Amino acid sequence: MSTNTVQKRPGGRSAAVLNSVKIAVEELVQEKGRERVTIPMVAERAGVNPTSVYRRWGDLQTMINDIATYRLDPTRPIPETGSLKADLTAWAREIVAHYRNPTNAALLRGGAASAGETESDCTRNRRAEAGMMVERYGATSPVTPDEVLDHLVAPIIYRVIFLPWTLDDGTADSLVERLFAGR
Amino acid sequence: MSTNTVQKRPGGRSAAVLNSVKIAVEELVQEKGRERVTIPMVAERAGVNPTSVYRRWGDLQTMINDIATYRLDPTRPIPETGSLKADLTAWAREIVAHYRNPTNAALLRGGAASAGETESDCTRNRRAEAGMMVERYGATSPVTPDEVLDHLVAPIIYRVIFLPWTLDDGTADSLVERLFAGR
DNA sequence: AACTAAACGCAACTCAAATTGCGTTAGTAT
DNA sequence: ATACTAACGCAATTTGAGTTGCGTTTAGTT
Repeated sequence: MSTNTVQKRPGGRSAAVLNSVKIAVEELVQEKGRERVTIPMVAERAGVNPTSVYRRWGDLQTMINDIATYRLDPTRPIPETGSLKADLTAWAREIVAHYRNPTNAALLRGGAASAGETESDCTRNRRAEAGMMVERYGATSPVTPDEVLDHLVAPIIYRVIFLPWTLDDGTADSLVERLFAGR
Repeated sequence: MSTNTVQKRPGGRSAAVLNSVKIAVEELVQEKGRERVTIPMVAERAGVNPTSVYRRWGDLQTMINDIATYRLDPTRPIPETGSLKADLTAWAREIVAHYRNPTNAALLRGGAASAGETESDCTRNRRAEAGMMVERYGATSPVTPDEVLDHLVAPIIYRVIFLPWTLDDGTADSLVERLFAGR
């Protein structure tokens, strides 16, 4: 007997459907905004029957959240340059670059609407990553993880949601600079 | 002839409908989140016919935005204590207090979903208010309006949306403290 | 007190989203 | 190679949001 049999069948057609739906969702969210996207619309763009989407995800909210999870891989390597300031700069640049992609920004805005009750994946992951970097430098660190969230992550996310056109190449650097000012 | 006749008839039934709809919207947005609120739902809660809501506002987006406008009056007085730090502290406390009301927080989250294209009222008003306070102290001000947005407004809004349970009485004060640290 | 018109309520209707039953396809196991 | 079954496609149906026509109510006017 082989290892325990899984419920899902990964390869083949199922995977193809998943992939084409994923692409369709990303395109449509970027084009129209999460608000104006419907499941039949996604199905048509993906060349898939709406029924398949309903069966697999149930509703639009679940589907989009699920698909958004595939982005900004939580297992990606965290910058490790030897200096906390340089680590945070590289890390912040990654986040800014990620959210300058209009699709990712639209998905974030959509996620904001349904946040508040439980801690979102996005927030939890950023907090954990910040904690890892700060703790490398022990009690000598000039900044705390909470300060990183308040003064590095929060300004970036705020701009992504409300002022996306103010996000430029220098945003990450100047925020880090200000974070370390007077320390 | 009397003074120019207005189109709308203020008192009486119309006002009663407006008021009960307003309450219903605030309750429902708080309970279910802006996403899951529909006009028939609001009408039923308000004890009003859905047709009336459709006729008056047209669609859900317009209705909720209109009702949200009644909150955090943009003509309210801005703190003026004689010290920029004290002004910003009082101002930040107001914002925190406002968004610790779950209804206001839910409306903000809902607004985030449809932001990004054009500058929202919320952002524009905060930016203008910050500018007014900073400019009172001229070129000698230790902080710029942009810094106020990045390190005072952004952390508050970020917490309201994603980490509302971390908003406590000390949040505003400690953020201002950090903003002025080393200046 | 009678008149006017804006706003409301009611009921019928439209249309797209969502659901369901059933036959078919295709990946996996023996 | 054959059997098994999860996932898909198709078509019919149901559900509910949004619209429209029309009669009724009521605040404001004369």
